Amino acid sequence: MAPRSRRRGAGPPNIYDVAKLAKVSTATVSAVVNGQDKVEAGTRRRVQAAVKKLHYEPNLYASNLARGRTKLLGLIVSDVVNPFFSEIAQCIRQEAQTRNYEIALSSTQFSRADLVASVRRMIGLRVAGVAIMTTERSEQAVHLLRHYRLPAIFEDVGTVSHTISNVRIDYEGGIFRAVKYLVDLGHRRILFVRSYPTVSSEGTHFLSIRLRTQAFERAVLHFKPEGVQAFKVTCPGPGPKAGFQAMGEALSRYEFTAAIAIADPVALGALRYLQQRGYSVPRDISLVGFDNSYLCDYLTPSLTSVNIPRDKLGRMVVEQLVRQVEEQAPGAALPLETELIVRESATRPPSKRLNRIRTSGAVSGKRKAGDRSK
Amino acid sequence: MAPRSRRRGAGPPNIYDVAKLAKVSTATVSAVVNGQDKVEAGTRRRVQAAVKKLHYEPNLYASNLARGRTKLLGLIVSDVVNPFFSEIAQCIRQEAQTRNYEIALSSTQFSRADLVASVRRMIGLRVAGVAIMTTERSEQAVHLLRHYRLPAIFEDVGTVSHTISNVRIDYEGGIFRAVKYLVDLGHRRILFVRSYPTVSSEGTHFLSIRLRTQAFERAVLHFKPEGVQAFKVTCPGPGPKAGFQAMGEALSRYEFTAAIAIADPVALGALRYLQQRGYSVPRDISLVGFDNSYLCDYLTPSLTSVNIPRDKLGRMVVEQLVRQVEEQAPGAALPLETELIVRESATRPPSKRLNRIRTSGAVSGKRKAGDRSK
DNA sequence: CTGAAAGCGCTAACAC
DNA sequence: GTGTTAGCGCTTTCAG
Repeated sequence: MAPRSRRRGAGPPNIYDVAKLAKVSTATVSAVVNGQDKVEAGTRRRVQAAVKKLHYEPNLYASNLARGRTKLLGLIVSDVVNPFFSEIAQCIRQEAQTRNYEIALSSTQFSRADLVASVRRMIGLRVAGVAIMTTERSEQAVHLLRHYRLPAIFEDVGTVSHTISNVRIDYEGGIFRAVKYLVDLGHRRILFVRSYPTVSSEGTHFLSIRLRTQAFERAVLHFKPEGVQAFKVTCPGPGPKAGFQAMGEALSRYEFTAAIAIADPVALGALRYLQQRGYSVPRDISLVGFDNSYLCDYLTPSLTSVNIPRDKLGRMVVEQLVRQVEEQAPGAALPLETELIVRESATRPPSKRLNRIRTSGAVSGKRKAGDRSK
Repeated sequence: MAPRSRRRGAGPPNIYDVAKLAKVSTATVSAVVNGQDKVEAGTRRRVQAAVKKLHYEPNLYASNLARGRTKLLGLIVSDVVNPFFSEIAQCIRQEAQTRNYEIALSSTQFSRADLVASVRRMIGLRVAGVAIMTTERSEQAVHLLRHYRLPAIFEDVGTVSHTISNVRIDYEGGIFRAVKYLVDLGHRRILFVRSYPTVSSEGTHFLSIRLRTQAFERAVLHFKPEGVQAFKVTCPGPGPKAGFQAMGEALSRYEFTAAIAIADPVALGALRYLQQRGYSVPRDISLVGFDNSYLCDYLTPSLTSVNIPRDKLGRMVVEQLVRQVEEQAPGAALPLETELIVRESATRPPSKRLNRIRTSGAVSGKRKAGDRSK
């Protein structure tokens, strides 16, 4: 069969066009394009000239198909708009880049069905490995991964196997330190603001939420001797809106002097509710967030929050994944510590009863700027 | 040549494996997998069973290569972590999904080199069309697109051609309304807080920034008869940090009663600076943002901001791109209106001279805020 | 309705 | 060094 050349008059130029123009074989073009050094300088220059002249861009599908393997890592997160996830994605991408891997990103909107679909897509993409940093989880997804023996790494899922790792974020320690910090300041009535990303499913499948909640409960138990009491509210939605509503509900039901939010966006909403109702944070109520997102520094008051070191997480995830891919390293459990970042939003509790403050709280007009309360 | 079957013992199952198991040809498998209806129910069931049994996932590279065209739209933004861009990406993705297109997302970190690289990648991916929603721009990228006759749509770039569209966001109107709003409230000394995403390049290539700045200048000119004076500060960086610094600089240099920030994250930083220094917003200084990001509602005071309707933008972009792809529609200029969303952060200027307020400003307790400077 | 087979554009042995 | 060529896994006419 004569070396096909094509040029049906349309379509982007292919490797044959370049080869013909440079008067070399496609193998040589391929070698040049892929930066191999076994090509003579003169030949190389000719090829490069042809590439430039034709504006040749290799067809990635053909290339990946022929290669039979990819330098691609899949990354699945719950919501790219959420800063927590987008910051993680950013860190992982960066780390992958230094190791010469590309990242295929997929977002699930907290849906388990989307998680499975995303895993499918990653398999279709023949990724070398996949990191699943989602709040929701799915047995089916794990099953698929296992069947394909695809190196994978989860956030918070308990199962470590030969091909599956997971990073264990120390929620327990972080929450404990937050509670301890509040208790040490003198707080005894502490609220936990929890929120599920979706209305359905009762949150059973949102492991990190369950873990954080349990951690809170355990911490409270630990401080029971000092007379600590705990309250909890839950609202659907992952963001500020949920936090806003949740705080509204909490104020109408409980009396507390401090609150811990399960995530910073939730804290943001809670803070807004408090300030809008005329409460001063932290004077009337102390507030602690979780995740230490970039927002914390720029709120007033700046938000005390539990930090999850994203850069370290990114490094760990990519490193471990690459080890699994390239050295057939078995799955492992990777601990990741957390720490409390103290800012302005928590202080000692007010001496007066909260109730008093609440009922006489919302004084000043809501008009413009509902603060300056009390 | 005998129909190859493979099974070298490893690797994911391919279409031959499925065909063999289902005792049909690969053509039939392909038809079933792609949801074509010209397959008999019984055959189909057999195929589906085989697919399930083998956990068959089609190799997307092979499929795209064979197909010769993709249902893929490229989307290039400047920074996925920035809510403005991630919200746009979200809207575009959603819209694309309803039209049965996938989105390949790429982020440039405001770098022109990365922009060109991203366009290259999109071409390598053989996307059907590409939307370039970046702050920076690059002639070289435009050149490539034009050479490939690749349907494209830019944000804010002036050149409309046969294959290239652009959406024209009405910065002019938005800024004008913001300025007018402040002027009507009684402000006469207005600051514009601008920030470039990178230190280099003097911002020449950040069109939307230039457009917004020019719009501000023109609005001020329009209100010159009423005695309006304008000031400008610029800081490097796209986010709150830049806004924070910029406001610091502005306060040390100018006297003003209101400020317009070029983007909400910048406004956030500026707001924080003001509040940390003891200024009350809007009592002492009014502040207006730009983009109307989700944050605006949750800040205290909530932030008055110019809205760019993201959902509409997403719809327009995808619709136009699909028209260019499927009907060879020529490029077009798509106008997108903006509107001022009034919230709490702007009000009438204080009657006293600003200077006086500043020096005696930090009254209320800052307790554990390490500021109170000046 | 189903099967056979010719590519899609590129890579990687293997020869020269 | 460079060229030849057999696939990579799938889609898609075209026969039957």
